[in-house]
Amino acid sequence: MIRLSQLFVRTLRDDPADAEVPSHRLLVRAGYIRRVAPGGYSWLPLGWKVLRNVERIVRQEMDAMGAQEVHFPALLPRDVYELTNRWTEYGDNLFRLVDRRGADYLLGPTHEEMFTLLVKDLYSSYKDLPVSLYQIQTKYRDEARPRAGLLRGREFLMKDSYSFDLDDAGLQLSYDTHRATYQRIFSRLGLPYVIVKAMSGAMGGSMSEEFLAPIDIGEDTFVRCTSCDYAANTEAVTTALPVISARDTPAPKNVPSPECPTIATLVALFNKQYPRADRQWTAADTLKNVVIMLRHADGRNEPLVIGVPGDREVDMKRVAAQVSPAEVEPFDDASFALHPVLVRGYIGPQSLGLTSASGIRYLLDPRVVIGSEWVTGANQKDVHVAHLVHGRDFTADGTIEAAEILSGDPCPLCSSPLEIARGIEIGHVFQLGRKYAEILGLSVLDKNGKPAVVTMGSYGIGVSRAVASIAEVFHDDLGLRWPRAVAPADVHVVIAGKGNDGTSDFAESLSVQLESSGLEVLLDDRSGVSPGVKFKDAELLGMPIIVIVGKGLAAGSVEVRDRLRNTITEVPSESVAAHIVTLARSDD
RNA sequence: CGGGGAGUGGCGCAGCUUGGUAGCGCGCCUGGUUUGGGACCAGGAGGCCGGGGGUUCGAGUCCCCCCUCCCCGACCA
Repeated sequence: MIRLSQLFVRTLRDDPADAEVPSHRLLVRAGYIRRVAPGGYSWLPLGWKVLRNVERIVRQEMDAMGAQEVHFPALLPRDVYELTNRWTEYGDNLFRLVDRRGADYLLGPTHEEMFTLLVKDLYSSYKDLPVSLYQIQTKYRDEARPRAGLLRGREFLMKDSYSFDLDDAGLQLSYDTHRATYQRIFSRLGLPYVIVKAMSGAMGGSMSEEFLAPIDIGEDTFVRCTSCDYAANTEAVTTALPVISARDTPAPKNVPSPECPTIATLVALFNKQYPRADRQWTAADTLKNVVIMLRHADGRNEPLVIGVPGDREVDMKRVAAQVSPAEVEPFDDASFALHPVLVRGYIGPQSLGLTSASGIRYLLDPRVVIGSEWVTGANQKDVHVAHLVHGRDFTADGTIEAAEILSGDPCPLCSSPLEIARGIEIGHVFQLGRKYAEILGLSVLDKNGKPAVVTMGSYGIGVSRAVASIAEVFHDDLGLRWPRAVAPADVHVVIAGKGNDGTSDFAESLSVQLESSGLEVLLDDRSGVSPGVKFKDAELLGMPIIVIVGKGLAAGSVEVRDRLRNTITEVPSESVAAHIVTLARSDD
């Protein structure tokens, strides 16, 4: 039993000034957490209980799927991360420190190397596989901008696990098992989620999916279909190809277009100087060619021209995800000077392509389908060209998902409109493949006695972030309202009478009775605190059931409030214990 | 790194324009009155006013430099 008279907590009447999002505001105000540094929070007794509850559920389900828990230091030596080049690759986000002898250390942002090397240390036969290991660990990332309290911290609690398999089929099975386990975990936590296709990004690997809690203040943008169950984050959305009707397109025609470096000026000029018979020209008739500089991992720079329909912007985040691990840099004046074939504002596809004279790589957004007709640059200043047909008058070196995704775009699976939403990434499952095993030399002997490189999966759940996410989903104007699975207590009993009127004795014995039925009770036994204060605190603290023992007791009734369903019931005092137990169990 | 906002008791804020011994609400302590929606009265404790330098007889307030925090963007296994 937790007695509020003894509990180390202080609720705040006002919102903390530095908190914006509800979870941050309420967790601080209700005395669950305190900020000690940007992106670093102390956990007070109530908050710590919630965190431990989330952790317990994660641990139970990980154990149930057969994964085994281990624990690594957060403080790691540099050399391990040097092997995979992440000491440099991880960049400024890595917390680095130096010991008294001048040796470099880091605070682990993620532990692929450690897990891989641990398995390499102990296992050497295919008979040992598959195996899945996990840990629940404090992770450190020197985020450029920590924000929203627990949602993006520089120190946070994360469950990360890794699967080790002999072959692709095994990896797929481990992946599917993890995925199913995550679904169970988030269901038990009460967290709504959407599983979206994701890019595997700089980590390499193939299959990758994120679990997003659909919440407006989330940092991740994703799309989902309004009709089928397709969902993907914006980097990974694939485009439904437009269907074009075959028609007789006139031969390409150059059109003078002075002072028309933008799509808007171009469309205006065409409608004035070169009007169509059937309709107005629009931005969608134009092909916009954007040039960027790719910086490859080996330091080499390569210009890349990307063509998208003129009515859309190029989404640089999507481009960056497609070209990773190469990095995207702006194409500056010096670059234009080096490549005179690229005329700023008048770039066109005819002189582009690896096999062309320029040798400049040219990629098209998939919306620019074979047979489509475009107005675009003619590669000379003040000239554009009309009636240019993809496949007839120009070709590209390939496609790239580059154009921005707009609400209402067709679903790639069923063509229904897509909607754009925001979410918090609460989990990530993904097939790492053999990258780390190869670099770190993790192989086992197969049936034929030949070494086989192990294939890995990597799976994460942000445990402290999950606490904040639950608070985001489960709160109202009055305060928090925890699902029972993670609440610090099942029942909040308020003594709302004078105490010497029997309310105190009744509440005490009721609490004992509830505890003996297996419920955890938070008892507000503070004396000299007015009922109004106790009610406000009970609502702010957010236990799923609030029981008020007050003026009704004289008439033989106790008030039971279901915080989640928002109902109030007067229950006869002699049956109230049973009523509460039933109510609490109904959530299970 | 760019843009915007802000640093004054534990929390929320005023004071700065126009320099003159730091104030309000909440919280905390003592005594009393209260007790179903953040009660009331009386008395208290608690503040290098983010830091450094300068101007001035005198700086929370004016000038210069620096630091930190929050929000948006860039960045982000």
